[in-house]
Amino acid sequence: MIREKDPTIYDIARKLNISTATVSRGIKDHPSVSKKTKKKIFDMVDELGYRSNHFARNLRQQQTNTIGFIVHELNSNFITAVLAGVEKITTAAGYDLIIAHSSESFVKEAANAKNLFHKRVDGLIASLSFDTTNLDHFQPFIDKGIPVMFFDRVEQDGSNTVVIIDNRKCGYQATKHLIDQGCKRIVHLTSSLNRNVYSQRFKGYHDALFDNEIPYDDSLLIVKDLSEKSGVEAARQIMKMKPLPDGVFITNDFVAAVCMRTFKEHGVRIPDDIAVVGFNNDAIAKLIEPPLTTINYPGKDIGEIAARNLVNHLKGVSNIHQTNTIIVRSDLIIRKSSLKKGTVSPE
Amino acid sequence: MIREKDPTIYDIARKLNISTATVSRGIKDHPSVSKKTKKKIFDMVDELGYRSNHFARNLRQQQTNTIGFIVHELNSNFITAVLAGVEKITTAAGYDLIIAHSSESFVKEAANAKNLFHKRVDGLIASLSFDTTNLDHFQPFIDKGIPVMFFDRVEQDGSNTVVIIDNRKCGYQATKHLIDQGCKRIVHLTSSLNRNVYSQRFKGYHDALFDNEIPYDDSLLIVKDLSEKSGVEAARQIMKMKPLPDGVFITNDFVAAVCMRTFKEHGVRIPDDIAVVGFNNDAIAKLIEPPLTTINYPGKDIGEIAARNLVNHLKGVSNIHQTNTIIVRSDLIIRKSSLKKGTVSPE
DNA sequence: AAGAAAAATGCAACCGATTACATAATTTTT
DNA sequence: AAAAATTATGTAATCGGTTGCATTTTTCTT
Repeated sequence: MIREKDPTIYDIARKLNISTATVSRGIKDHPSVSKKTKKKIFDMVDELGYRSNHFARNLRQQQTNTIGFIVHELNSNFITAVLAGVEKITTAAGYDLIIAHSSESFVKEAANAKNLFHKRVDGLIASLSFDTTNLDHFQPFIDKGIPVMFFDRVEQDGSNTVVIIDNRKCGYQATKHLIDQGCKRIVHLTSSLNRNVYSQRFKGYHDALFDNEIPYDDSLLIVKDLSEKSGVEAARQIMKMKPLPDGVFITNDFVAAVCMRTFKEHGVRIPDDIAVVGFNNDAIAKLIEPPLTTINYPGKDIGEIAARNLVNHLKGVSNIHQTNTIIVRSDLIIRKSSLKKGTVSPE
Repeated sequence: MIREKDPTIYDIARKLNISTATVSRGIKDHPSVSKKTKKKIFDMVDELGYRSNHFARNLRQQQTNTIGFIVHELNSNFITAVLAGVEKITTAAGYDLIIAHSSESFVKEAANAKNLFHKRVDGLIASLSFDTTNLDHFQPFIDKGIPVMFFDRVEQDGSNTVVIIDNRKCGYQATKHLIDQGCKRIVHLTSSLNRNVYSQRFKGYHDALFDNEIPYDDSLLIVKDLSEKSGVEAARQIMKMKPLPDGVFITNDFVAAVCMRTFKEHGVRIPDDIAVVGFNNDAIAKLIEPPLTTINYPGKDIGEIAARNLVNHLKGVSNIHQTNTIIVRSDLIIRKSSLKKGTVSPE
């Protein structure tokens, strides 16, 4: 492939009979270049179709203007919402984004971290994979003073800045809501309790039961991965329980939807037989029948907040290390899937 | 922020008392470096924690190893699926991905293209925004011989490589299926017919009607944007039609789900009163009630194919310009939302 | 063992922008 | 009008790899 060589500041300098230093300054609107010269430079930029070479610049300035984004999956509404928020902020601030996903594998996550480290991202935004408990693969960043922001799935060891919601409170709210609806036997369907988000939600579930004098029953806790298959299995398992539970708090809207479908296929009525509460407030929640009560988890906000903090830190406007934990607002959205009594206010 | 200086090949060369040329060659496993020397180099790499500087390399080699990805939105299942496919291939091939979205704005799309051009991406994968008809903003890429791959929303002017499905055929299949179910008054709910995907689907709809001797009725064509609000409005509009249509072909699963919900709220039975066919096969299609008949549009495959072709072209394995149009397999998935008679085979 | 061939290494010029410091041109002050 | 202050421009080193070509070292031939 033959590409004509791109014009450089040397070409501009030669044509204008000035030095590259002046051209370089002129292009970035440095005050010590006269208006007249600047005009000549900009005209020549247009004439030659000059575009600056980011590599030369980055090489010289020793910074990449790139932010890394490491997540477990891309095919999740929540993650995509976060990504949209991050993209919005970083683009506006002039950073590129390199995206890597680990498919929930710790090994791939570590490889991604290594790769981004070698690519010298200026900062990192990450949500941990399923079974990541060890943060050693982020240590090189920390050692070099490269800021890392974790969101959603995090390890709260106090040394990193994290953007999260109050998962315990959400779990509590969801469970309390079911109790308020008269539920006595509430199943909690969730994923690995090693992961902070799930353990915290479980804690909220547990606390709500305790506060309302409902004994915790281990057999009502179901831990699965969050696939469609697992949803079906979990629903079957629930339907076999005797006596039948009267409420389920599920840690993910998609799985909740799968469960509800399975329940309905077997004649279990929602919410009359079993009330259901999900988590995330995905688009799906409003579209299934009955509409799903869920926790609103504002992904886009999370992304914007994480990115804004990171960018501000990089620009020196603020310091990330002063902030340890940022808790974003979240709330329970009540819809028909959980309303055993009373009415739901129209949206 | 104080960062210790990264070790370079100069450091390695000095410590080993050899030249940087040898170090450079050794690191990339060049055959003309002896095994013994390579070993020493790699040991030193580990010892010093050396990481190569992509900027120096790219500056010298005049290539960025970066691919641009321009889309209209990120909050779409389809687009995210494509992205996942693209990411998989490009990462494996050692390319970075820069993602930009236009929020369906032509102006932003042009700005994104310009930005990626300035960042010197080696190649581009793009799906056009809603109202883009003019491809001038991609001309700089073409002029420089930078390959551009379009997918889904494309302009087929014959000069660019596009990855698409046969939208006309899909529209035909969907409509034919409704006709086979006995539908006589079939509404088509879609988006701007200026956009290839929608005009082609419309054409398929039109052709299927024609082939089955159903006169085309302009009042049964509804053109809207693809928001929730539009879905509700469209559903209301349909319900007001007299006589009531008996089938709807909707160009998007999400909008189909919104319509179905609205229908059901007003006592319109699906499929008995109105049969519904969607488009895309989003996760949602299987979860709503009744499950939605739809066209399977394999986003991840599209992404993989587009990326693979681009990467192969960049590596010189193949030439993109030999291929003009790549049509990816797609098919009708029949579920209950459209079955007025007969049964659906279990999935 | 001397010469030829092959393998390994080194030299040094790039790639293109940035910037500390020096110098020149212009404007202001006295 | 000369000196001082200000503004504008230039010089040249630097960032860290890459690579064509030259040179040295090793291995192979006869």
